Amino acid sequence: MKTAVEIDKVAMILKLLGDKTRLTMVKLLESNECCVCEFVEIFQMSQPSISQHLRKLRDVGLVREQRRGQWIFYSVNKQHQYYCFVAELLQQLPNQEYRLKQLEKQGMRITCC
Amino acid sequence: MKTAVEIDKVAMILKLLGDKTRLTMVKLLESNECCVCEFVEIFQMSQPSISQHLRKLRDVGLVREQRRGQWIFYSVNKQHQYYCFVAELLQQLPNQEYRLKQLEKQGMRITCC
DNA sequence: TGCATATATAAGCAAATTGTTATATAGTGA
DNA sequence: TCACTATATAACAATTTGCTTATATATGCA
Repeated sequence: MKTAVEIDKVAMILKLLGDKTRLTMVKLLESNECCVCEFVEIFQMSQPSISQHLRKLRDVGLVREQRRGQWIFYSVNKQHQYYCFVAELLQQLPNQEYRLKQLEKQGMRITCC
Repeated sequence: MKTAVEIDKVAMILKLLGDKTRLTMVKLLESNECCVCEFVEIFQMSQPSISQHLRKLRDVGLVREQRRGQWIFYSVNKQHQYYCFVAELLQQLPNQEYRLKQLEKQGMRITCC
């Protein structure tokens, strides 16, 4: 039954996004590239914890990684089967750009290559 | 910080909806009233399990209950603070009405009062 | 080459989640 | 009142989640 499969997949995605750290990450990544150390600073969480959240997002293909120098930049994968669904959802969230602005003010925004 | 609070609440709702049983329930309840025993039949799960899922949805106010005779009918609470958000999301899900049709065919749809 | 930085991964643990069974509560109808 | 049906709740077990600490890997640079 095709619909059953799809609602299952949507549920899986919602479960992934049902965590405030991951949800905020994806919201930021939708319009920015960020690396792990930036998230460590933004969320004030340990590096392994941040890496694990990103891994979950990457495992289902919601985000992509791209190494540039010593940093690995993450971004939303706009080719994902459910990207439209996710984008629609993200659009309704309050903007989180202030977190990056704050980072920049602290001189901790990574701009490379 | 107001936005932080709101993204937290959205994450909480997504977590709730990030379960295929609850997601399907809410999708059905958006356009139908259903009672516990119907869900037991639809999802082939134990009655306590169904009740517990409904309780979670009710605890955050996403669904309402209304007793009619021996049955308690559930429906989506369209007055909920995040109803618009949820409705937008549900709209993108595949229709689940076939589940009720099937129930009706088996003569197990409850129509009361 | 050697050291510092950025990131990933493994292992362990506490808390949360989701189901189960058993039992309590409430309405219906004889 | 009694028995039946519908539902809720409590107690418990198995699983999952999300963090922590420790360690491995990869890049940049002196």
